[in-house]
Amino acid sequence: MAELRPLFADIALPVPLPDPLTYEVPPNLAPLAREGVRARVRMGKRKLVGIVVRVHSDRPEGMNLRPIDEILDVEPPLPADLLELAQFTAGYYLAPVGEVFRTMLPSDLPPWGDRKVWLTDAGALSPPRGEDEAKVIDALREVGKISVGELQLKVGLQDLSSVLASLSERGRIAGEERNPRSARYVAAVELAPGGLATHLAAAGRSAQGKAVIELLAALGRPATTAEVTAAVECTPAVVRRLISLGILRQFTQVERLTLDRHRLAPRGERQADTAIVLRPDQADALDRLTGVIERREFKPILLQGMTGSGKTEVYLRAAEVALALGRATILLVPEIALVPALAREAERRFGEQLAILHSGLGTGERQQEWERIRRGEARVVLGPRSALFAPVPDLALIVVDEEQDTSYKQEVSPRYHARDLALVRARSAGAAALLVSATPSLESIANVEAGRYRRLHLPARHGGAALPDVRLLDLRETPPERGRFLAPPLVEAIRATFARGEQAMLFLNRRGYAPLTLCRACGHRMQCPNCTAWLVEHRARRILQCHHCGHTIPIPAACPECGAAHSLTPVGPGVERITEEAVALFPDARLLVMASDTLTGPQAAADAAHAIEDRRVDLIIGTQIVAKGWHFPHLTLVGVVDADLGLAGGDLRAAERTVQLLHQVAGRAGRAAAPGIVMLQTFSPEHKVMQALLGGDLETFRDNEAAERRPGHWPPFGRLAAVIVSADSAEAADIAARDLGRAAPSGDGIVVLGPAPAPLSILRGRHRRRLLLRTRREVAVQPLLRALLAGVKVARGVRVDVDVDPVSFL
DNA sequence: AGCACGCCGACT
DNA sequence: GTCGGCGTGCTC
Repeated sequence: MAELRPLFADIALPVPLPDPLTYEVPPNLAPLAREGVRARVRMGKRKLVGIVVRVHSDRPEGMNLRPIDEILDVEPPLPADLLELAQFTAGYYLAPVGEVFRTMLPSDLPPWGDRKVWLTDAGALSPPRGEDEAKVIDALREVGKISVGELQLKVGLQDLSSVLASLSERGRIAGEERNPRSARYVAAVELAPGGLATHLAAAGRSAQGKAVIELLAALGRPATTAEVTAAVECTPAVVRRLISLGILRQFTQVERLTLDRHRLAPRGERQADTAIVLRPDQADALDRLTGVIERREFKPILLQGMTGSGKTEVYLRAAEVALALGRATILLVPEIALVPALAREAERRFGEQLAILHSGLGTGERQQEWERIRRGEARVVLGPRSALFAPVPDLALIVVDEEQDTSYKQEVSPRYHARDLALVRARSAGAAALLVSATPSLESIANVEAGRYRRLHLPARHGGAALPDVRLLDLRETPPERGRFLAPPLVEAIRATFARGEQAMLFLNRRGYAPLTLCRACGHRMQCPNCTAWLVEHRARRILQCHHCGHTIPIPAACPECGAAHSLTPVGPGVERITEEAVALFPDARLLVMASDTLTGPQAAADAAHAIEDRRVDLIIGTQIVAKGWHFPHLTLVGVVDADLGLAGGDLRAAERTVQLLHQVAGRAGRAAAPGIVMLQTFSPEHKVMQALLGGDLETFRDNEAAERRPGHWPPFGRLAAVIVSADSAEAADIAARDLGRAAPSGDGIVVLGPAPAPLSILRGRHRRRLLLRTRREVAVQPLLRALLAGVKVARGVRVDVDVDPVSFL
């Protein structure tokens, strides 16, 4: 029975406060106070809706607590594993819980309505089933309309929501949501009081009318007009006539009153794919996955196999297995641009059960998809990292495709890593976690070796196609012509490829025309006024632009420093400049540029992919985006314009990332019968990265990388956390950074690096300093960071950001 | 993030 | 005199 001790609730509110606020739970609301329910509270002068994250009885000291005004749910609207994930995320990444919820939810709270229910006058046909229903009906008769929360208080039932669901299903009660945005009204019809024989007689000679009456009598519940006309195969006119004859009555009900977790959506065309026969290794991988799903076993699996080895087929089949069990799958891809490629295939298999979440959706659409997911209607969710937070009710499987991709790390608060959180969610949901990659991260390999993950290999390449033949082009030996960037052997290879009627691709991970604009007269470099960065020329748009803050100026006619006219020269290539060169070299070739600024939105990406597949393109010129997940069956030559590019700057993972990226790019070539050639232009062919790519021995490369990182406890053998200080002035940044540095933790297994100016020492006009905390794996960094932040008071206008498990070191 | 308070300048 | 600029500080 009810506890007599005072009760408090910590509530996450949609404000950027670091912690939830504590409210008092009035005794009458105590039975409803559960983790995960929404609560209406006052904060300052505002009224807000928040989510209860903890219920307890330890009164915070020296604090005048305010009471919760109302609790809006009987059952938490978010699945339990997601609530747990929100709290974990906030704690692990030191982000405000409210902010985490904001990231998770499709819009500000409350995105779903505050339900009120009442009795319909249609109830006479369906007597209450059992005491609980009778209790609810009596209560409703007494009060008329009432919120679900208040109703719970009145009737005090353990399982109110299932009672409501059953009554709603039979049309005894109706409901509406106070928030019109998510209200879902459905026009329904039911038989008027009176015997079946009377109705049939009243229907006259209408055979279809009689069929409708018989259907509704058999159903024993109201139905929508659409449902009726579909079942009887008649037009709405038949239903309308029955209404006008008084045989049917029409009323409005809310489509679904409560979360209905077990309803399968039978709509939509689904075709299970039995045409493709799995190879033995694929079948084995699928078997093991199926076992893990069925046993609800938490054991992350790394699915490793080279490009074209059929990894996608395995995980799509695994999602089918989950679906057959009535359970859900989340498929994560690193980039929105990759969604359409997979969506086409996923739609074919999962039909209406597929939901796609991406930032291109409007707020309305987004909210609708989200609702569909929450109600268990869409059980396969596809999207980028934020799709990890899809509110699926019974999660069976999370797939993280291209798990090594750094796009899974969010670079603004909450700075979470979707791959890492996928494991956390899988554990609390009892779901299988599947990390998929041709070039796994060192982190995942280390986890396999430590026995934390299981590894499944797909050694074969589909259709037996050979791996591409990788060649290094030493730019010192065979330099391009002056002012050009493609070395003669590469140009020749492209010609030869065209001559065979095949496609070629040039890869350069740099947008725009030229990364630097230099004055030949005085040596002045065009720099961003807000950032420590050069302005990148975008010739087609006649601008210079900063890729960090977006600052844009027209290309000046004269040097702004010395005033010399026509002295500004572009230095270095971007894809635009490579395109110019390609047009000059291959005037008859049909070119397609793929970069994040030419492929705006998933539709453009899909169109581009089609054009390539249909051989309407001869030469693809692209940035990063071409490396990922595409299927280009006629592509046989890949030229990497600047293989050394990613190695400059040299952070911890520069070599690893470059190998992964270039290996991926290489994997685009030669998927079908024709073998592929990959040419890497480099100034340092002896570099370990080039040698690894040349020999194709990534395993040895990874072993060497690991050997370098292990002794110093660098990730994955230790932990990193970055503390980033930013301020309006260099002085303020220096002072704060120095104070933080002095207060930084010390101890066994803890190393503090810095403070030092960040590589991007000025960003958007703010001066930045970085501290790096490196600890042994067994050290929990969060308490250290919390203590550090609490111990140092920084001046106004100074921001301190924390990045746990940083991926970017800028 | 709101939203107030507060302390200064330009108006009826 | 007061209307309103946005700097500063707090919200259980």
